[in-house]
Amino acid sequence: MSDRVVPPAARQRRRPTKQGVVLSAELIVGTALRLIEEHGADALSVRRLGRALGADPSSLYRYFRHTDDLMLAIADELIGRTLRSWRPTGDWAADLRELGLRMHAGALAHPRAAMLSAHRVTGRAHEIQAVESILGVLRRAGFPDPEAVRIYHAFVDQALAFGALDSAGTALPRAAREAEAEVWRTTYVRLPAETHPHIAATSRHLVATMRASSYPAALDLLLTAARTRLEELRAGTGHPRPH
Amino acid sequence: MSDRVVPPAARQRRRPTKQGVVLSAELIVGTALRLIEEHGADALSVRRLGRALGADPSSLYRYFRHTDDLMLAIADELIGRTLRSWRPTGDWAADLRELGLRMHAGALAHPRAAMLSAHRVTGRAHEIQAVESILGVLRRAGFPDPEAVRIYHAFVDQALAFGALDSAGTALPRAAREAEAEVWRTTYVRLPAETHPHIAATSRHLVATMRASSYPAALDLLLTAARTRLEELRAGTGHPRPH
DNA sequence: TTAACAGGTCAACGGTGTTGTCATAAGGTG
DNA sequence: CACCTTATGACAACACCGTTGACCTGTTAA
Repeated sequence: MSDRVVPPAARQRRRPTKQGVVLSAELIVGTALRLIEEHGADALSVRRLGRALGADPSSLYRYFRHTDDLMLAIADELIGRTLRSWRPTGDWAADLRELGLRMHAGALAHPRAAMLSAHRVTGRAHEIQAVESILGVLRRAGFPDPEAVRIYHAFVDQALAFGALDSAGTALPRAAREAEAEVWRTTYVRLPAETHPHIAATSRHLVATMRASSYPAALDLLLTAARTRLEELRAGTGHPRPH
Repeated sequence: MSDRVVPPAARQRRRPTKQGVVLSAELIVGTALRLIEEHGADALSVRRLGRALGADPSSLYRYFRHTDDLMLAIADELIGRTLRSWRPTGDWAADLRELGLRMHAGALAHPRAAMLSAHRVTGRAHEIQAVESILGVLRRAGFPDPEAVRIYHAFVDQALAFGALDSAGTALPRAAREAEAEVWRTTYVRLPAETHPHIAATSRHLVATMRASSYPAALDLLLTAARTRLEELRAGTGHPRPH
């Protein structure tokens, strides 16, 4: 079972399955995404996917070496969709902020897929394009290469990580989410100031902000830090000011 | 199978398994952690855990309703360990940095548990203690309450999100991780400067830093931004400088 | 001493990813 | 149009997974 998978370019004989479907990598990825969105991440299995496609599960191994391969394809498709809707303006901070928010929103729109694919390096077309774009924004802004790479890394991972985290939150069953809100309202708000002075002092703010994602705040912090660094560099020292 | 699990306090008849082991929730959690550490996250399954304990897999269902239950117990143990080893010094930035790194390290040491528990609010003792501590550090540093809460939120979520993200990476099977490294080495490094100038210009740095987690960098960016904000506040304006 | 029952065991169910083998229809060739 | 090659779909099997209903037995309290 060595060379089961044939590169897409070389495919020629489009034979339909028993149920009359003509398979393709695109169709498989699309169906997988639909399956994830409609029935949750747990609904994605080779066997279920085969059933949804009207094909024997083992047929999929003609298109993807293993499940992991399929996951990477799904991830890349998501990156592509996000990137396609992004229009950089030339203001590096604003552009990165916009892209970060879009990535985050994209993850929230496809929670299960985001959780499954957030941590993978796909090396596929869309991902490469994203890397090139982000690095371009940073280098044009004036960051020297090592700095640009470091910020690029932190930026991308932060977007992916928060996307996955917040996705996990929204993917929770209704009951579990309400239970969490309840915990905040009852447990935290009622802690006495004697034993937990800081929670008691800020409980109003804690409850107010607990619902929302902290990604925008975290993103702005990251961009603020980057801006600070850039100003230091422009000031000519090249070294962070002491503190 | 409704009331299989008996609360630990009520347990009385400690009957040894066929192989002579006396089970307990603590022993099970401990063995699970050992299993994860020694043989990777994939090695943790009810059946394998049973084998490692010298007990029938189904015995574990006398202590945990399902695998998720077990994971939460493991996570709780991890929070406890992380907090227990943290000694704040009074330097707010250094203390938060240290705590963030510890949380991240704890997650990496037990990837499966970290991924499962990152997005849950437990309201348990250890979690409450952590919230109180972090808020205390920020308020003593001089952040006004709304600001303290915002930074607290970003800090905690970032630590959890990166913990889960990087955990997912290390939880990958060996082969998949090597495949990722290979992708960087082959695909990215070889992109021609004509089509991908920014990647080509920085490929050396990209490859050098791709292995490591970007969490420390992201954490430092967050702390830098917080420090900047604090200085603005001390300068008396209370408003961020324009840019 | 004995009776109750906590808790360990067994066997089974339905699910999973994956692969070795086979069958067949599509496509190029003459 | 008929033939041959072979790409590709289908089938059956393997080893694993979490979970549960039924059973059995040693421990413990009375």
